[in-house]
Amino acid sequence: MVDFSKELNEVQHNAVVDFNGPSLIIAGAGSGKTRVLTYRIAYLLSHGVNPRSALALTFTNKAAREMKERIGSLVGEQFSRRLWMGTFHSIFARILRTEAEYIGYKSSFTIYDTTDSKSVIKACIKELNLDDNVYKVGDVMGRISMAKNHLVQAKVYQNNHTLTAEDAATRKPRIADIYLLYEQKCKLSDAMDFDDLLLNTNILFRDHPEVLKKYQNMFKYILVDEYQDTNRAQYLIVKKLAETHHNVTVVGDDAQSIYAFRGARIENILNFRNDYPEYKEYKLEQNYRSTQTIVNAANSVIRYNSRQLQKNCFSDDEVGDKIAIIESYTDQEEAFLVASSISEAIYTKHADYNDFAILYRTNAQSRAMEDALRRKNIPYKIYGGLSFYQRAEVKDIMAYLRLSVNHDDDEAFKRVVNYPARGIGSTTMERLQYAASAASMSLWDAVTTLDFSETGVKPAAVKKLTEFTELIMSFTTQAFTTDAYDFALNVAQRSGMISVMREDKSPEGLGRLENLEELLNSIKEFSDTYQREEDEVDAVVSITEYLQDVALLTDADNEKPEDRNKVSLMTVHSAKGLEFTYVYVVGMEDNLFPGGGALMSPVDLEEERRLFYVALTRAEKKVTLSFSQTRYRWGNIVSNPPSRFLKEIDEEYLESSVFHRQIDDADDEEDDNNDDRQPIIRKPERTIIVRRPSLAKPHQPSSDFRPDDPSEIEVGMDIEHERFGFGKIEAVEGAGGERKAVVTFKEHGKKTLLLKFAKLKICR
DNA sequence: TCCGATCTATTTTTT
DNA sequence: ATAGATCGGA
Repeated sequence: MVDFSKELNEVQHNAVVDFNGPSLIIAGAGSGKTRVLTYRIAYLLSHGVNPRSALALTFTNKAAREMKERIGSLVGEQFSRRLWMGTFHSIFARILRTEAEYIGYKSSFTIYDTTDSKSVIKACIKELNLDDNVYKVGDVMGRISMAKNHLVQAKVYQNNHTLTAEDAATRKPRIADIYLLYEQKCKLSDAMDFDDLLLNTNILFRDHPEVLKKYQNMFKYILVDEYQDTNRAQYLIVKKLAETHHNVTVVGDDAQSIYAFRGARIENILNFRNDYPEYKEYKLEQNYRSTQTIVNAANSVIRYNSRQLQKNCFSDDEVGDKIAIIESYTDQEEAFLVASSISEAIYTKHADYNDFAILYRTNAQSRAMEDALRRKNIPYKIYGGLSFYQRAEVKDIMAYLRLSVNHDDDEAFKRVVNYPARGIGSTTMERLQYAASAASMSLWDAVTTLDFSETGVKPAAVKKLTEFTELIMSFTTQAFTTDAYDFALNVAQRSGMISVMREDKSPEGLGRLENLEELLNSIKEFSDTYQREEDEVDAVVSITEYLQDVALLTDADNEKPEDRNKVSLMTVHSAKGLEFTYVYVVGMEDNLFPGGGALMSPVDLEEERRLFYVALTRAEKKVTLSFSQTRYRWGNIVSNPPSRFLKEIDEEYLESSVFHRQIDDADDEEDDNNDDRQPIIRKPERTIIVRRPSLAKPHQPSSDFRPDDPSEIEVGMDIEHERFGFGKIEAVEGAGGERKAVVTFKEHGKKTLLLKFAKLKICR
C-alpha cells in the first residue's frame, strides 16, 4: 500500500483522500495537479473501487498514457490497465463503437480527420453550386463545428432563426443547406468527424435512456482533467454521466483556458458550483515548479484579466533569475541570439539540451529558429506543424486501409481510386459522384450496383472502376483475419503504391518512402503491443483495431527515443502541461503575440493573455522573452511594436537594463533625459509594412543561352543559370541522378543545385 | 488523361 | 514562402 500522505501537502492530501461527492480542484500552474489526480485515482483503487467503474478524461492521449503509467506504478498495472482513461474523443469513440447500432452506425465507422471533413464540405459547396469564394471551407466548418458543439443538428439549424439570421448577416444564407448535405454525406459514408464523436454520444444518451443508465451505473467515479478546456458537448456528457453518483471531480485552472477559439467554455469551471451546490473545493496554490520571480511575474500579468477564480499562487522556491528580454532587428537575428543564449547557458550552467524549450505563437515561426539552431549545431525537435499522419503518402496508404474496412468511406475512395494512376480521371469521377449523389449512395455502392448505361460513365471507365473495387474487395476478404502489419504491407504492395514510390528517386521521394516505412513500422509495433495485452496468444490483431486507434492520435503520441536530449520547439498551445528548466518565448510583438485578431476584442485579448501566462509558467528556472523589430511574413517584411504583454510584467521581475535600452530605442529618441521608471513601450498602432527590397532583378539570359551537358560541369567553372545569372562552381558531389553542384552566384549567393534539373551554361 | 506551369490564398492556436 | 488549385498543352 502506498503512503499517500508522503509527498503531498495538506491541500493536496485532502484533495486525494476525500473522494466522495463532487469536487472542484483549482490547480494553479505547477501546483502538482497531475500528482493529485493520479494519487486520487490510485487512492480510489486501493480502497476497493473497481477500476472499470472509474472514468478519467484527459485532454491529450499523452496525458492519459503518462497518468496510467504512474497509477500503474503506484497500485499495480493489473488495476490501472482496466481504468477507463483517455481523451474525451477516444473514450466516447469506444463507447460509440459498442453502441453504434442504437444510432444507426456500424461499429466499424470511420473517423474523419480535419482534412477529410474539409474535403467533404468542399464537395458539398460544389454540389450546391455555391461560390467557394463566399463560402470559405474553413468558415463553414467552423460554423458547423460550433453548431455540433451545441448539439444543434442540421435540421434544427435550418429551423433556428437566430442561427440562420446570423448566416444571412454574413451573407452566407445557405450554410444550413451545406450542413445538411454534409451531415448526409458523412452518414452515408458511415463516418464521424471529431465533433460527431461528442455530438453522437450526447444523442445516444438522450435518445436511449437505457444506454445512458448503463453507463451512469457503471461509472461510479468520474474525473476530468483540464476542465477549463471542455466545450459544451463535453460538459453535457459529463453532467449526464455523473447524475446518478454525483462523484465527479474536475481539475483545472481557469487562468490556463486557451482553447475558447475551438469552443472551450471557461464558464464550465466557473459555474461548477452551480451545477453541484454540495461541491467541495480545493485550491492548489503553491507552485512547485518555478522560481518566485517567474510565479510572481506570471501573476502580475494575469491580474489584467477580469474574469477569474480568486486564487493566490505563490512559490517557496528560490527567488531566481529575473526575466531576460532579447531585442533584435530581424527575426533571423532573434533566432541567432536565442540560439547563442542557449549555447551559452549549456556551457555555463551545465544544462542539457532537453532543459530548453523555444515557444512561439504560430508554427510558421519555427523556421527561423530551426535555421539558427542547425547552424549552431544544436539538436532540436519540433512538435506540431504538419503532422506525420497528414503527409500525403501516409494518408494514401491509410485510405486504402480504411476503404478495405469500410467501403462507404468516400473520402478514402476518392483519394486512392486513381493512385497509383489507373486511368480514372476527373471526368469519370465527376459523373460517378453525380450519379452516387442522385441515388443517395456511397461511391462504392454506385460502382457496384448502379447501371451506368444511362449515367454517361464510359464503359472503359466502368471497367477500370470495377477492377478497382475488385482489388479493394480482395483486400477486404483478408482485412479481419490477417495480422494488421501483414495486411498493411500486403496492401501497400498489391495496390502498387510501393512500386510507384520506388520509381521516384528524388530526395523527397525517398523521404516519402521512409514515411511509408515508418507507418508500417508503427503498425507492427501496435500489433505487437496489442498482442501482448491480449491474453489469448493466437488472437489476431487486425487492421480494424489499428484504424480505430490511430484516427485519434497525433504525432505527439509517438515520441522517438533519439529525440530525448534535444531542444524543444513548439507553439505555446502545445506546451500546455509541459515544463522546462529554461523557456524562451519568441516573437513577443503585438499582432503576433497577442495575435492580430485579438487586439480589437477584449475577450480574445484575455485568452491571449492566458496563453502568455501558460508560456511563462512552463519555466522552472528562467524565462527569456524576445522580440524583433522586423520580421518576414508572407514574403514581406513587417514591423510590429513590442508586445503589450511585456509592459504588463511587473518591472521588478525584469532584467531592467535590457528592457530600458529597448524603451529608449522604441521612443524615437523623443526624451533622452527621461529618468522615469515607467516602462512604457510606445505603440505605433498600425502595422508598418515595409516593401520587400527588390533584391534580385530577374536575370536576362544571354541571347545565346543554351544549357550544356551537366556531366561536363566541374569544380571551378564559371557558369550561367537561366534565372540566377552568373556564378562559380564551388563543389560537385554525388553521382548520376543525385549529382549536385554548390554554386556561388553573383546576385543570389550560394545555392545547391541538382544537376539533373539545373540548366547551366558553361562560360568558356 | 496526365503533367507542368502559373496563379492564389494563406497564418492562429488542435483533440 | 509555400502549398494547393486551376488551367492549358501534350
